Amino acid sequence: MQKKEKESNRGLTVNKEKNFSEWYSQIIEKTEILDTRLGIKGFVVIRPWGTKLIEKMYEFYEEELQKKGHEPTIMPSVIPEANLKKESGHIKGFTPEVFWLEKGKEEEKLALRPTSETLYTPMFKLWIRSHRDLPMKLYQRGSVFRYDTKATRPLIRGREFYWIETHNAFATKKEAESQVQEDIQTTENIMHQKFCIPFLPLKRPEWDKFAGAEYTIGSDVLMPDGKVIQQPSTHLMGQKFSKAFNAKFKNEKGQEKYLWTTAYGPAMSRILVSIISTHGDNRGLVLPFSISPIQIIIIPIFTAKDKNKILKYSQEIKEKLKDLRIKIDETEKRPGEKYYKWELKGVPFRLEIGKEELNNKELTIYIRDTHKKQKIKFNQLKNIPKLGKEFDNRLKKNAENFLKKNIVICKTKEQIKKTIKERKIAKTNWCSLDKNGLKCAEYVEKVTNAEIRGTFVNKKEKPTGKCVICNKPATAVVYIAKSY
RNA sequence: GGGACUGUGGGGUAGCCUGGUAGCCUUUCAGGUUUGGGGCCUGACGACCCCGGUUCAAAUCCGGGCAGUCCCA
Repeated sequence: MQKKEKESNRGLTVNKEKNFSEWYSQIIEKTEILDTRLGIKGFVVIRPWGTKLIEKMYEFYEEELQKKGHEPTIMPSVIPEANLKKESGHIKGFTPEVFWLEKGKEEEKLALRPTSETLYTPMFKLWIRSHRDLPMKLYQRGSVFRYDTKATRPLIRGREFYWIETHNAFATKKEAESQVQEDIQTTENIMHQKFCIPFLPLKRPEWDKFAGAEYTIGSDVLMPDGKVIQQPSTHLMGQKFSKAFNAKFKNEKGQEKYLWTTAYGPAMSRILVSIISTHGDNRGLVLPFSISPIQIIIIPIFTAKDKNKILKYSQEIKEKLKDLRIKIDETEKRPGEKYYKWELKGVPFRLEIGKEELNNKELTIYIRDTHKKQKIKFNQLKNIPKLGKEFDNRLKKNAENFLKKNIVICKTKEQIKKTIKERKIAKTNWCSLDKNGLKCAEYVEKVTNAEIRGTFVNKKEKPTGKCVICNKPATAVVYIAKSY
């Protein structure tokens, strides 16, 4: 009885499957990723454990982007009102979400940037004069501010989020479109392959695209409660911004042409939500080996008598694995307490080093995701990176299976209702993704609270028969889900 | 956008209805003992979300603000 009470104050006290919302609230605080007590609506304090994770994620993304020819920049955090208002679709979409900075009357009003098209495009105009300057692929890491609805959730829906935004300019539509494809591949390479988060790349319906874009492709990730969360999205801006800012270049024939631009925005703070939610269990976080701030935690187990010997052996092991992120927990706590702590924090591997291990020149490894312990010989330590890969592969496989088994092909309205009610994604034939389909979408939204998320890109999913809602001939196969 | 509920040491809570001494568990700190899954003993620090009102007296009642949770559009 007493033990139970103690546990309730330290570890997680709710079941992830039964009460995901509460589980999420507990895990972000108890693992010391976040502190929400500063109490500014929509804003959070990210603690060292969370910051190191986010830094690691940035590293993966930036390395990948630079490999693909994107160059880093740093832009101001503010946008003059005049810039923000240049592109009509853009301003219409973003105005309600802007935080305005009011200064003296004589100075121009400034917006805290909600996104930076209207900073990059005027610079493209200055930097790009000829087709020889193209393509120009830039990015910045930083935060943006959006005055989001009153229902904010830490990291899921906040008013400041931490991301990378790429902004790219091309000579032709074709090149711009292939950039959009490259962005989807970047999401695949990093979010899916490195962070073990599978996604559905979906082209959004006309009525749900980025404000100012020709089209938007989002990455929908399924959360444990059956809602999807939008992860990196990429946008073909076409020539909308370049026309608004009069950003032109001279082509090979000496003609003046408007730039074709695209943008891509992976948000680390949001992807972290998926990492926490997808991999975590009822003991706490389970972090992919690739990004865990500590990949291996060593727990020395000793008595006063053999303390020095055990610590020395632990040091030896640490030295052997020094290329990995490894730490010895030498604090004055009992081993059991340390187990709970590091499991909560999601560290992939724990090495238990005691008398027994010392005498046999071995060690006990505990694997966070499977909860299994096994022995490893000291001279087999070099296998640990391989175990790390296998670890991540398991996380990936589990997440892929979860996504797969939660997509249900629906042939009737009733099936859609049922599927959404069962917290799954419905896949169905659909009349139209332009204005003509909006009515059906509104109907679905009304009866299920779910949205038309779009059509799968790069995989020809042929519609057959009729739209399940209006009975007109189907032109697309769409995915329907509730969303965050 | 509309509604309901909530806010007490770092965390979890009791007390609030019926106004008057803020109790408990845990964490933290000091010391001792212990160390293979949250051990034990002694001692210490630490709180009524903010502003206003009612009252001799407010954690408690009333109003407003801020913040959070949940439900509905």
